[in-house]
Amino acid sequence: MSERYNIKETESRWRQKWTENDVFAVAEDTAKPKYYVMEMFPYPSGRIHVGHVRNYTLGDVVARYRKAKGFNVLHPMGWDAFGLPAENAAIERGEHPKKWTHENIASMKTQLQSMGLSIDWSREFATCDPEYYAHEQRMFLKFLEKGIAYRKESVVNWDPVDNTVLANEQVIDGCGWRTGAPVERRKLNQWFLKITDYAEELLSDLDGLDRWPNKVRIMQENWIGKSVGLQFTWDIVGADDKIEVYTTRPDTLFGASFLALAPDHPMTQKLAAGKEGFDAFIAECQAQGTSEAAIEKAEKIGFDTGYTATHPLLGRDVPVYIANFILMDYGTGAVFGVPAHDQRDHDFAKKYNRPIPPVVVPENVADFSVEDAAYSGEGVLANSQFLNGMDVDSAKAEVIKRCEADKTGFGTTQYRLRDWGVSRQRYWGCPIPIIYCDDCGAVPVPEDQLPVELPDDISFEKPGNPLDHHPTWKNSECPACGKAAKRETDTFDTFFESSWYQFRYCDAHNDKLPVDKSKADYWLPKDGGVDQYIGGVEHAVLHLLYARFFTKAMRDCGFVNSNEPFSGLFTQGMVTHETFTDENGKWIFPTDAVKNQAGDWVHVETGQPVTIGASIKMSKSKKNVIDPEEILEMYGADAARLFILSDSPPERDLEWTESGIDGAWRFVNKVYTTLSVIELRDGDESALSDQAKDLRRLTHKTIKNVGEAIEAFAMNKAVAFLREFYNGLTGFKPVDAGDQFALREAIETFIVMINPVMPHLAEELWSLLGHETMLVNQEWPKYQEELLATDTMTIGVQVNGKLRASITLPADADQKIAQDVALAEEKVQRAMDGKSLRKFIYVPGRIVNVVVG
RNA sequence: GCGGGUGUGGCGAAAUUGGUAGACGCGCCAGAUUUAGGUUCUGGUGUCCAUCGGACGUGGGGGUUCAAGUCCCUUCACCCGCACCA
Repeated sequence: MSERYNIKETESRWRQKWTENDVFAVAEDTAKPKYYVMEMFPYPSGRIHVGHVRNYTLGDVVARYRKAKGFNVLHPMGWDAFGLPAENAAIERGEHPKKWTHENIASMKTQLQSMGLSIDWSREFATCDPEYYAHEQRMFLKFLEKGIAYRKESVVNWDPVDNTVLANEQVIDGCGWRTGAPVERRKLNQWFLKITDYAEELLSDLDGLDRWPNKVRIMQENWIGKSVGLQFTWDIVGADDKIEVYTTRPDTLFGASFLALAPDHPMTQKLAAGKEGFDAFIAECQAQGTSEAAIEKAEKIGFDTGYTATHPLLGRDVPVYIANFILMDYGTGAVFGVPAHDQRDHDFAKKYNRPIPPVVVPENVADFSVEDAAYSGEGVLANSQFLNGMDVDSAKAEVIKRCEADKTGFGTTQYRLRDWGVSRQRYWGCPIPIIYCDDCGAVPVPEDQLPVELPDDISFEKPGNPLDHHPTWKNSECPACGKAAKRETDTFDTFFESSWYQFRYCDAHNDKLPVDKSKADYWLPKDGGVDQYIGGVEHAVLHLLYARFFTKAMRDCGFVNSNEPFSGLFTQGMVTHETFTDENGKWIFPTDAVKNQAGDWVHVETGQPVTIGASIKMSKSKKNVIDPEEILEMYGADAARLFILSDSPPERDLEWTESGIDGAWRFVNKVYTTLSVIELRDGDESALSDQAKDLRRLTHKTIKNVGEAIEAFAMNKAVAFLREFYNGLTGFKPVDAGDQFALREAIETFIVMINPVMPHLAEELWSLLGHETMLVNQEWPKYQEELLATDTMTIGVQVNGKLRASITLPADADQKIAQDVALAEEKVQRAMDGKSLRKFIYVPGRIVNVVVG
């Protein structure tokens, strides 16, 4: 009589053994190939969510699999511990951000550990600890020395109620997300990192990231936004002024119909100030919303300055406008309008009655016209003097060449990428190690005074940055001249912390350096970063681009040798759940909806009908959330892991369902009750029956399939292969010693292979089989190629491409044998219907096609 | 608007990259054992007609091929990212 599987007792017992034996601790070991698996570290919000469970389960499968394959696996975990929620908790509940954060870390760590993850916890750190951020301050000062960091005045979103800068994402329809107050655009001195210096390298190195999702590489490519074109100078007629214009279409020069400047272009005031209607025009530009909808609908408006401009090659004048659709922070903030070949210019020209001369004409198009819409395709130059007859590319080159020859312009490259502003007017972040002196300016904090630690005694009673209000903290003296001076009270953007943490895991407790170079070289060698990084696609641009830049900046400052942080990246899909609404249309928790006896969904308390809605991303506001802690408590870690890996491919969305987790739980129990009672006798490999050979074939085929599936990140397929294997081996009825041999091999192989998915169950079964060693240290099985082959094979027979029968052939059957067997088949004869054989196609192991006619 | 992706049973999905479509699971149906059961076990389950058997079937239409979920052309629907970037 088999005992019921005691999940809770068994799982916690094995976790304890792993911890006692320190099985996941690693050190550099040049005798083994290394493998570095890491998931995006969590923000310590207090509780893990199902997305975390998916993320860390995926990473754990990879880590445990690679360990079994003989790699020296580094699988660390830490805490992305700076950020706004801690300050909000301080404001709302009066809790100190430090205390709040550390308490959250403690409870989340317990939750994560109950998942049975193979993590080397000795490398854990929290980015809010001075032991971590001290190194950021040192690196920042080095960046400053190298010219990678600099300070400049820039325009920021300023919330006048909270007295703080807002990120673009925190501005909703022009108002602060918390206060609802209209956001002001204010100029502030801010620290920047020169990511633009790395634009070309960040772009070209994307090619080497062949184990990244294409989608992410394309998103980064677009974000960097490289374009090649011409920057050239136009003269303002009747004024002693010039305007620099950038274009990617120098070929369309002769289609120029106007020049337009951004409203905030430096020349704008000079050319238009005081003219009638100008102030009203500027006011209208500013009144325009910045929301998506507003931009989409925004009409193109312009203000005619009354001036004209000319370029020597063009040989005629065009009017100069100020236009609302010109952006100051791209290119030079000025464009020449070619209505025939740019839709925006076309709209503008229509409104202000400017001519629309076509200069690029497609070949072999009869009724070509640019009256209704701009044409941006290929073609041949026309109405363009010396360019006539050229193709677009030649014309571009020719115009650039002539501008360079007469020194009115030059070919140049532009990027959309902007420098990274890292200053935040916040308390809960890494202090920027700078002292401002009236005489000496911004002076770096000297090495022996680092780290600049956050003060603990702060107050959130006043709005704004508590560091600013602190009575003493910011008072300091100038390191250069000794005069009284003020500290920088801004802190770093929290993306700073996550930009280099992969290095810190390699040497988490080094108090001298961010990371020891030799350790970094072992885990993150020059031409290979983290072997497998896993996280949500929402970080495709920001975090993943910052981390790439930071790695290169650290390299150039001599901290490390790496070029790229992550050589393999996997972006997982979201976890979704059905939504429920009551009869008033209000969201209700899934646990409040039950089926009544009639089979209809009703509210558990009121009995009123509830409506089931689409399965969408779990969110607190929609109440369609599942608490992982409850799941782990009720079903155990193995069932949760199994369910999350089953069915949905990891890159796609996963729908969380009750029946799904139930099914996984049943499988865990079934495997235990079945395998824990199987009695294995002595086996004998020398005499194998047909069924023993078949079982061995299944065993070895599964080793191959599961390994390939895990390496391809197809965890759903790996699970399917394991279940298929289980079905096969439990249906096996051993008769002789040969069968016993095959069965033992199958069962032991099965247990080793379920370890990455269900590690607790695997350990338990392994020890029940009498093994003294822990399964976690067990080697992954190797399959024998020769065992995969069969003596005979069954293949389909088509007649004229339609499947009519299937035949069994010897594995080495040649075409003649195949033809004889196929044509002898009655169904085949019937389908041939007396017609004569025209062609016989035999693809060994695959198919036979009889072509008649 | 630009860029990227996805369409396969009632549902989540497989398909060795051109070779027997639907592996594996969920759900459902039937039976057995327990009946305290939302347990466990066995069998079935693409659709339609049917007696053997047959017809149809991978969003729609067309094509290439002995052979198409897979390649080509065309079209529709949905999802994601960026967005007045010159």
